Order: sequence, then C-alpha cells, then structure tokens
Amino acid sequence: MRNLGAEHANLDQKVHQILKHMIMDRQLLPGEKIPQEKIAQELGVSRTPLIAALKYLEQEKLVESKPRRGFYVRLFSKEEMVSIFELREVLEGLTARRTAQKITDAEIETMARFFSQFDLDREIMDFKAYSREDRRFHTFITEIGAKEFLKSILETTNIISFSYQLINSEGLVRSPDETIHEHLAVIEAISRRDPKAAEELMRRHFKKTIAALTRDIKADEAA
Amino acid sequence: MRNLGAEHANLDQKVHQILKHMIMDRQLLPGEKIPQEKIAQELGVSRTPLIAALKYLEQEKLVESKPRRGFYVRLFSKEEMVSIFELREVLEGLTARRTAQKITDAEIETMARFFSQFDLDREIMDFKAYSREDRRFHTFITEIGAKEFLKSILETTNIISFSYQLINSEGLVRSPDETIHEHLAVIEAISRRDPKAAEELMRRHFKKTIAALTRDIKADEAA
DNA sequence: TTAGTGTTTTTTGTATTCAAAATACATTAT
DNA sequence: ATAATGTATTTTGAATACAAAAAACACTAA
Repeated sequence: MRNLGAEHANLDQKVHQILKHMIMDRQLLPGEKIPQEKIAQELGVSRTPLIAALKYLEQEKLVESKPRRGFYVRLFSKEEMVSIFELREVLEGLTARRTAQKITDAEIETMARFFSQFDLDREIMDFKAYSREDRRFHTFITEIGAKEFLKSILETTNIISFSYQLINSEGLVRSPDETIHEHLAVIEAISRRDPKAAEELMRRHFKKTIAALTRDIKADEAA
Repeated sequence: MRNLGAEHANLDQKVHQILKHMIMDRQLLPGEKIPQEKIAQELGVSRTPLIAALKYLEQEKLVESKPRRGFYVRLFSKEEMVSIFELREVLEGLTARRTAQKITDAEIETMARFFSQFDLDREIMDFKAYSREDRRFHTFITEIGAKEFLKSILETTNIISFSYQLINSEGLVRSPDETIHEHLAVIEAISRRDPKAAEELMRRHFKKTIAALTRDIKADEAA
C-alpha cells in the first residue's frame, strides 16, 4: 500500500466520520466488537488512524474500549438515555437563550419556515419527515447560539440520542402532534428575542420528553 | 528502551493525565507548541501514546492541533471564558439538582464540613486555601450528582477555568467574602434535599461570576 | 543590511513491525 | 460427549521506520 502519510493532513477525522455514520446507520450494532484489521483494510488505511478515530469515539461515548480486548460499540440503557436527555435539557436551554440574544432578522425569517410543512389541524403521519425536521431545527439553533465547545458537546449528545432509538423507529420519544406546539413556542420566543422565555420553553420541552421516557421505564419494570 | 507495549493496558491514559497536570501547573504555557519527541523522551514512551493523549486533550479543547504543524496549548480569550462559565452554570446547576435528589445522610454530614474552616465574620485572606476548598466542593457535588458523561465534561470545563487564571493568582473571579455565602446557600438547599432550589442557587452563583467577568471585559475595553 | 533562494535538519502523519496477551483450535484424559 | 490442557493463530498496545512537509540555516545577489 502506498504511503498516504504525509499527503493528507487528517486521515483520522475522515475515518472518524465514517465510523460515526456506520454506528448511526446501524452497520455496527451496539455491543459488537469492532474488527480493526478488517475495517482498516476496508477503508484502505492502516490501523493507526483507525485507532485514533476509535479513541475519539470513545471520548464521545459511542464506543468503549476494553483494555487488551478491543473496542466495542456502546450500549445505552434507558436510564442512561434519561441522563443524556437531562444533559440536552440544560445544554439546549443555554443554546436557545444565546440564540435569542444574537439571532439576526434574516435568521428569524428562515426559522419561521421550520415545521411549516406540517398542518396543525391534521395528525402528523410522516414520522420520518418530522424527525428530520426536528433535527434540522435543533441543528439550526445550535449553529447560531452555540460556540465551538458547546457545539461539539451538543453534537455528540445529539448523535447519541438519535442513533440509539430505543423508543420507536424514528427516535422520537413522543408524538409529533404533542411536540410540534412546543417547537413552535420556542421559535416564537426566539423570534421575540426573549432569551429567558426561549431557555425556559426549550427546557420544558425536554423535561416533558424526560418524563415520557421515565414513564416508559416504569412501564417496562412493571411488565 | 524497554518495550512497555504489552505490559501496560493503558499508557495513553497515563500520559493524558500527566499532560493535563502540566497544563494546569503551567509547565506548558498557553500558546506554546508541544515538542513531541522531547516530551516523549522525558516520559520514557514513544510518540504513539503521546499523540493519543494529545488527541484526547484536543477533544477536551485544552490543546489545539494545527495540521502538519503540531499541537499547541490552547489559549482562551476572556470572551471564551465567559462561554465556559455559562456552560458551567447549566452543567453544575444540573449536577446540584441531581445531587439534591440522591445524596445520602452520611454525605450531607460530610458536606456540612465544607468551608467550615473559614470565619464568616473575618475577611478571608488565604485565597489559595479558599480556591482549593472551592474546587473540592464542586468536585464533591460532581461525584455524587453527575454520571459519567456529565462528569467528564465538567472535569474539563473546570480545568479550563482553573488553569487559565485570567483574573487573579488563584483563579478566583470574585472575592471569597462574596462567594462563600452562595456556596453555603447551595449546601443548605442540597441538605434540605430541595433539587429545584439547589439548581437555582448554583446557577445564580455562576450568573454572578459571569456578570463580574463581563464587567471586567468591559473595563478592559474602555482602557 | 536585506531579500531571496537553495540546502540541511527537524518534525509530522502514517505505515510497519514486534512482543505479549487473548482467543481459537486441537488433543488427550476422564 | 465433556473437561482439561497444550499449541497455533489472531489481535492488541506500543515502538520503530520512513516519506513528505515545515522550519532552520546558510549563502548569494541586490
């Protein structure tokens, strides 16, 4: 194999992205061991950048290293999912606050179009489309309100909750008909440039999701 | 050199810890380039685990990699310090809430002894001791209230604020005589097992610090 | 002097190598 | 058959090797 060594600046970031997608797309299943030599060959790189990428993922908690045994795709329990949503509650609350402080008029216009494809009077059937819009919305807010540190944390917590959809097929904990109103309320508060309300509403949105998750867990335990 | 390779399970975690301390203790100064070969030799390891450790630190934002140029100790501006304290506000707020929910009686007793060495009627002169107690307190709360993900994020934001002392020699933004009452209020709320108050008071504590920091920045700009 | 150019040295990113550990496999004894 | 033991294979963690890029240095020409 040719020595790519000095030609590329960042082979491990590339590998990192690929692995992340493999986990998100469930090509690598939770609990599974990651075969280093095999994947390295598939990607046409040596184990060096692959291991670097795996260590990134380890810090992002998407992967776990058992010393002398290798890397395994991480498995999250429902309890851990609750912790992750609690984190998102405070982090995205902060993001919403900051966004309300610094959003531009043009951005407010763009934001107004989010969720407009969905009719409030009719039951939302297309979960996939709604889930996608949900992500787009949270990403949009993040882009405006979060600086790099917060952004990188949010990115990984988001990926975690979306890639480990324990609840239903599209990673939604609650029904769109319930959450769309909360989303619109957040949008409205940000448009008003009301940081306090934006943070409060975003947190309430997550708190409800956490409550739903907790209920699910209790139901499981009863069963 | 002896091949430690297969004897140790985790050389890079060890190197990571050492580097972290070198940054905290200002043996490596912000902006400085990290000489890989030199440090590797000092620690008696090869560049492999050192680079792995540097990549950990990169994700923690303590270090920054300029492609093809090497790793540099990260430099934070006052504005970025504000962002970091905003993060701590919401994260430690969450931690305080969780701690109030699950603290044991024994832990409450231990917690009651925090800051007891300081006399409320007398001006606190020993900044170093106070700073140490401050850290101990935040670490104590974290141990109880934060699960792994939150814990690891808190650890790095803490290190950043304490290692980049822009304000005064011990990394304190405000005077102990001011903050000790806030600390005691948080302790009291947690002892009462009042999650809401604990979170609220912890956040208020940080909000005041952020306000002080912001004032400093404005004063700088005027000068 | 100073700017520009060529040359040497150092450092970087990645591949390769290697000993030790873990695992898989086979063989024998029960 | 099943368990216990020994042997071969694979995989891991880390050192080393090496080509290309960057930095340091030296020399010449304005």
